[in-house]
Amino acid sequence: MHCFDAWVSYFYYIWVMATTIQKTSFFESISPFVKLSPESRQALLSLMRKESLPKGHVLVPCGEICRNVYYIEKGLARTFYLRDGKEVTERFKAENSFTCSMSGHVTNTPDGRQIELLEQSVIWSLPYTELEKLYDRFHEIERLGRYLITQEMIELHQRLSEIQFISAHERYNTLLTSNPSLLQRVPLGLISSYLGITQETLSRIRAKI
Amino acid sequence: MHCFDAWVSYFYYIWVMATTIQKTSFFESISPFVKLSPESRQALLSLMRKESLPKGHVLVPCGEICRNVYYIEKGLARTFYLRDGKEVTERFKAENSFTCSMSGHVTNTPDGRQIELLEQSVIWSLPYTELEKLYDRFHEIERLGRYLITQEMIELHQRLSEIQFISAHERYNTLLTSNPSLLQRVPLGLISSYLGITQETLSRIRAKI
DNA sequence: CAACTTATTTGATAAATGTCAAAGGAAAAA
DNA sequence: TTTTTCCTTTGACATTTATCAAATAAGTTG
Repeated sequence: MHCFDAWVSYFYYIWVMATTIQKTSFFESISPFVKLSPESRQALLSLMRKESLPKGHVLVPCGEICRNVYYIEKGLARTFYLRDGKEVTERFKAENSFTCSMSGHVTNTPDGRQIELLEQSVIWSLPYTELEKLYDRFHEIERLGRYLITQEMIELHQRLSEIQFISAHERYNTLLTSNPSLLQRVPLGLISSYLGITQETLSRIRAKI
Repeated sequence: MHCFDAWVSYFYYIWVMATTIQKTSFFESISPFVKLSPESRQALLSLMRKESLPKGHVLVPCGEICRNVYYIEKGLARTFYLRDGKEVTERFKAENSFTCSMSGHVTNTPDGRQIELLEQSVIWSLPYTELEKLYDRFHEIERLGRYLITQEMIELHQRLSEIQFISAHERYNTLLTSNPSLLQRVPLGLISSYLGITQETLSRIRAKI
């Protein structure tokens, strides 16, 4: 019986440690800009649901509206849509970042974007509707939202400039320097669609270097 | 003397009317989402500087950091940067919209983006530093900021999808349906760089239709 | 291991786009 | 009006990229 108690407390200790680490990961990734009060933190955490999900899991299926903000504690997510029957990859998001597709929520109509996991991942979900209530209650959470969207916007400007008027070869080289690990984690077919070129062209570019 | 007074009051009336209309224009363009209290409105207005500026005026010159948010009451602005000695147009913004280049302000280093006016324009400027003070003072202005950036982000996603994996011909057609008036207001050389194609290609595309 | 699926490369060819040079046009200035 | 400048089109050609088809490589499952 003592032995059993020891095991229970051991596993409880592990669980507490794990939870603490996870919480830290989430708040550390946002803390450089926004410091949250304990109340805000508690309110946020109480609404976020953490799940461990397998590779291939679909967060937002075809035709549905994305109703959550996702924080990726671990793993890799891909947002894509269909055009002329082909998948176009809009972006990849890896650990310690957020992903979502807001336009569907804002207009309340499906925007055609799907989100899937490319690796086994640990994902925190927070429904937009709940987030909006938090925006009302906590000025500092509204600030957090503004901050995160600003970051996203700056990233998007960057991404646009890496595609507009840029040759396939240069696009690949830019990715190679800015995010080399992505090439180890993602099949080349998805990379090519992210770069806006065909898989064959990407293959030839890689061969030529 | 009576006659003079009459003229003075007449012009004062015109001036008040004009000012009112201008204020209305600004708040109406943001009101669909965010309703501001009189205090917030007053605080915002007191920090915004209105100017009538000629065609060709440079809001943000080469190498400088954009330190203001600009509201375009009338006219047309263009954000662009240099690559390989050529100007690349990032975006056009017309009346009743906002423009700025935030990444320079966030990182406090020039991001290479310039903003110029393509038409005689009426521009309201608000320094970021002042705006940030307003964010602190008024939750609802922070919300306004979040809202405007969200809109910008959705626009950017849209724009990205209109370039990624899209042929020159399709890009032109998309612009033709989504913003036909732009083609009447902007030289084709700037349009082509906005679409990420050469001017010659654009000319041939237009000839072929 | 064999069979099967998925991912990647390669080849041949066509289509799209860029480059360089020059000619028209249109608008602004003298 | 004439000149000048800027904007747009056109031509010839080179380069890049897509398309279609097939082969090879890699990873999975029975």
